[in-house]
Amino acid sequence: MRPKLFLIDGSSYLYRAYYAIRHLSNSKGLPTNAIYGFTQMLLKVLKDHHPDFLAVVFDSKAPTFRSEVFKEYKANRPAMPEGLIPQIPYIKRMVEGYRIATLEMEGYEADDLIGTVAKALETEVDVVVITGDKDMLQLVSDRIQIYDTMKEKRIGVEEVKERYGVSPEQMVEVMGLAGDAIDNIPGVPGIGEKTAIELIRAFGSIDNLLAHLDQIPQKKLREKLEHYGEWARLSRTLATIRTDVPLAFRKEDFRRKPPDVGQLRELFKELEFHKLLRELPAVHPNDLKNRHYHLITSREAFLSLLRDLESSKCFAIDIETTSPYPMWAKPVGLSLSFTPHQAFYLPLAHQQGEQLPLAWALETLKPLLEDEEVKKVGQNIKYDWIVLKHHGIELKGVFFDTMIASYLLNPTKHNHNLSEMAREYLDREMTHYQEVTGGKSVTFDQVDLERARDYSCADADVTLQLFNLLLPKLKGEGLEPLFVSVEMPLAVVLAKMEMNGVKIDIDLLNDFSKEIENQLNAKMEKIHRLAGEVFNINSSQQLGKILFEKLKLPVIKKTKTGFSTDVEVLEKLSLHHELPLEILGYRNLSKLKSTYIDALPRLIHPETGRIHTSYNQTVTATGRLSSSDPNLQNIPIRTEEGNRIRQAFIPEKGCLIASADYSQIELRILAHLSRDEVLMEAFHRDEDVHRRTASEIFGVPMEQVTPSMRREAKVINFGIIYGMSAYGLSQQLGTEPRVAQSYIEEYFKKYTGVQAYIQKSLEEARSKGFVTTLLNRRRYLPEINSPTVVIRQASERMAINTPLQGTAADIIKVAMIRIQNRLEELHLSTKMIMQVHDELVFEVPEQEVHKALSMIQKEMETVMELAIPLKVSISVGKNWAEAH
DNA sequence: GAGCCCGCGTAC
DNA sequence: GACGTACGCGGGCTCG
Repeated sequence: MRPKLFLIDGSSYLYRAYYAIRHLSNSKGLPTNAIYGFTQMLLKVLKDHHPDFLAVVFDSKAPTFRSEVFKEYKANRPAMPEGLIPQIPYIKRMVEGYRIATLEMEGYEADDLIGTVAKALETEVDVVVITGDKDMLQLVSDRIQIYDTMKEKRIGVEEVKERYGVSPEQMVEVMGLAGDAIDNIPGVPGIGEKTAIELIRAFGSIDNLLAHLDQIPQKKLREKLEHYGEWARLSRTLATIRTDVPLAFRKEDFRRKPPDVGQLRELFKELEFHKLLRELPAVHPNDLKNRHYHLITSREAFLSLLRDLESSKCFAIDIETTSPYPMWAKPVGLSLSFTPHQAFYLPLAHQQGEQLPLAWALETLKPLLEDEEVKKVGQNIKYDWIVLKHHGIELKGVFFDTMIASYLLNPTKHNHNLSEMAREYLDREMTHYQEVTGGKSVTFDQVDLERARDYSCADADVTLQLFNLLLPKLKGEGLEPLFVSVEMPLAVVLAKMEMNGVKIDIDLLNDFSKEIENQLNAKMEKIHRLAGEVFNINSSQQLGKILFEKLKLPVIKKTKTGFSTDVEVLEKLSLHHELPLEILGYRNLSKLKSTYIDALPRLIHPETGRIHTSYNQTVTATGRLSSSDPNLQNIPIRTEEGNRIRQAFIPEKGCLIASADYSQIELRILAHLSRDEVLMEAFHRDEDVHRRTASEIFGVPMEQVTPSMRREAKVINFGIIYGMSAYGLSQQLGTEPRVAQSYIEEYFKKYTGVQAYIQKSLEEARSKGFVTTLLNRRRYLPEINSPTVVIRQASERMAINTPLQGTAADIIKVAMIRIQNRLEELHLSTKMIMQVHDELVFEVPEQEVHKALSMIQKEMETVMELAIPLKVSISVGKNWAEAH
């Protein structure tokens, strides 16, 4: 038995389905009858015929070569019915969901593509062309049949001869004489199908007929043929299906693949095809039989895979390594997927089992991975980018990160890992890493090849399936521009920043550590003496017992688990006793030592001598970045000790540290979003904004604002950004809530634009259930209409703060992308090394300082055109402390 | 011993 | 209960 290739004339079936099915539409008013009919037809073909190979072929949208030969070709064909037009993209998505190959080529009709493929492959497979169009009969041969699904009959060579009395090849001759009204092929006027068949049976072809016109007895007929002979030849050309279209394809392109159930489920949900939806999980997502995961251990298999990846133009990639920290990770294996439910695992550095040599495999993969034209999809692709770059490959064509997509769709979700997403979107359970390695101390290179294949292939497979699902979702929510133009390019910028890292003066920290240790010991002794016993000062529980039970000091406030001993409490208690102040001093030093001074040196990379933090792009609710291992975004700045820690952040020899920060960015954004005239004026005049606020609410001229008035105004300005309440403000100011309330009232009297903006924001949040930033980043606030006051008010504060904080994040993210691009364009050696929300830190070669800094300042200030100017201040120094 | 929560403190 | 967004330390609890 030879394998079967089915070629479906999609364009012909669009119409047949549209006219055959009564009007149907979903609740949004989208007509769905053609989609439904098409789907049923497709399912019937799959069920009844089990094709080994399959493709759906569509007409070109552009005019075809036939119109060039004969401009009247198809001229009287009516325009596509309005109800059919919107259904076409859905039909294509549906075909894609079934993972069926589609063919379409500019300038050619479906018939020509079918003819070309059928003729080329008839030596290898039995071809069945599914169409309702009789033009196709000319293709019929011993190995090519036409099938009409509506009439359920197959047409072969015998059937053609029986019905028309001519061979399939002669069908074009008949059509040349008789013409075709539907396609507006003229033929010879006055000659219909019957006469044409008779003539071709007698003469064999148009050319032979025209050469022997003297043998035609009927005068009228002879005259017609004499007069319209060239029309017959032209008509034959138009009717002839091309079998030589320059189309690149291989038989394997059409191999039947398992359907993408997740994508189909989403599609059928939208179309409200409930019956099809119910029938869908004929292939259960957790059914192992539905998966095709392959181990690649031979060069032949690897090279063949490489060719498939190249022609796929888009694939998912996942790297298995020895460490969760990309700079410390060694590649162990790599999985790739370009078709749902199918993936390939390339073991490279497992301790056991046959595998390809790592260096050779990476070298061979390099051109593909560095090909900008081949799109790469990943889950947390920044990780893979760094691992690859660390091993000499610069991943290009970074196109889609499923983790980032999930984050943009809902940034408040706690986890955007594959397991969670597979469960939510694909109804699929994944094996956990720990189950595969069987314990923390086992690294992936110790996992046997089969287990590694199943685990890793699942990751690449699920990543690809999620990509197919999440991209339409992003588009639907209007998040695609933010994703494409900001978050995806930023992921690569962050990867570069992380790899740049920052140099640390380890000697300085070690000396500082010893110094602090001595001070801590002295303080500890004093504390134990004052307490009258030895206890663990770091334990707030033990400390609580000493302060409140033994020394009987007044309880100021309590926590869920006992006495509170935080700064506020200890400061109050210091009026009663000497001990609390000592505790505060001890805590201060102990915190610095454990969190920064002793932690930083442990993270220095042995190869680079630098610290490579991790910038997380999918953590915060507002769109900010976060930093971890170490967190470089909370290095102390206000105290003398903090300053000494920042002195340990140093540049490479011959370089300086530069810090560029946006001045008052959130208040400026408030001015932009609210268009408040007073606030805008303050920024246009480049005034001290806190001084201006003090002048407004205390009703004094700018020059009469005292330092304490300015300090209070600054607290109020911050309070506005945080969505303050009178109580919160009073706590911060140390005043009565009633006084704080009067300040707030005064503020809103002067800043009426801000007040109106806040009201508008809240109303929008209440009605839509979410708030947005300038670049359309979205945060859902499901509790904004809660009946519980506390919960509702908390949501209201988020509704006020998120657009401001989030827009600031949008702005600095775009600036980072622009600056990185410019640095590369200008071939500068300046490195972007840190981001601290409104500040960017650079390591700049001394001779580049002027050029780099003026570019950075310009890019940051002109990143977006707002209603107020953006202001950036830059300073340079021998370390991070000096650069402030 | 691993993993988690809590209280606390640092940043913007 | 009361001002937004994070990360990470040490203590101390629970679980196996």
